[in-house]
Amino acid sequence: MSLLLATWNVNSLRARLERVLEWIKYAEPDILCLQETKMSDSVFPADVFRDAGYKSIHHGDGGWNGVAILSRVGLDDPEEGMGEDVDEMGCRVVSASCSGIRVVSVYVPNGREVGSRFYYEKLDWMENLKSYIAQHYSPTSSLLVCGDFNVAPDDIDVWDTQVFEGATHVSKPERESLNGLLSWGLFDCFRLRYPQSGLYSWWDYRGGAFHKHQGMRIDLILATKPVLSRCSFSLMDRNARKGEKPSDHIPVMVWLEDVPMANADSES
DNA sequence: ATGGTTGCGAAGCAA
Repeated sequence: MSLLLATWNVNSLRARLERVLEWIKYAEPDILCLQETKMSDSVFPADVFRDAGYKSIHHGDGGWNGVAILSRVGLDDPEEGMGEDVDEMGCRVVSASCSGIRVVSVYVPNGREVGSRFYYEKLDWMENLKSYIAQHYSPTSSLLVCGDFNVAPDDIDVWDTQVFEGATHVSKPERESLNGLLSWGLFDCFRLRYPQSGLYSWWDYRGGAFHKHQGMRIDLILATKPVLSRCSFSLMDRNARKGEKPSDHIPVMVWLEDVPMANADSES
């Protein structure tokens, strides 16, 4: 039995609940990380997800963020935030152990404009995430850090680099911060299987950006080597961006086999 | 043409 994990910024779970339930029904993920639920814990529809077969942990205060993990393969040792001494800037991190894998669902701050207070807070936040991961986990453990990173790792993750000249999501410091996380021992599961450009996880609602293929790949599933070696397939589900009331992000998915793949050593 | 879209919440801000 392989495991299917997905991560999805739903841009308000209240507005998106029907789409999320529909997606769960046809995609049948074993583990689903959510970001931007925009709700407080008290109204999180844990009972609805329970009826669909999922345990859940939600971390939200009703503000603009809010993160969750759903799992039908166990959900143990939940933890909210990055420890008491770290300012989360809302509710942006939640973790749990699912079927032997530690899963961290993250929503990195947007940063707004390069040079703004929010931009520097974003960079600080990313450094805090790196410290949190490094202090709590090992590159040799089974760990997945997934969510909306609000950083396009490379130029091929952006539809037009000219348009984003001097903008957030592509600036050198943001990319270097993300690279710090990778060099600690995390791997971008999707990118390692698809080297081509034009594959995005987010499109602006405005101006028909989705249909013009004007997007960015900012939603990532990062895995330590032991998990990466089990990854047989990865996908970003463009169908989720179509139809009535879509989120501006789509789910990113990985399939994990029970045992390492035969060619795991060739991955890096 | 200094715009556009969505969500939240009831005007304007954040993404």
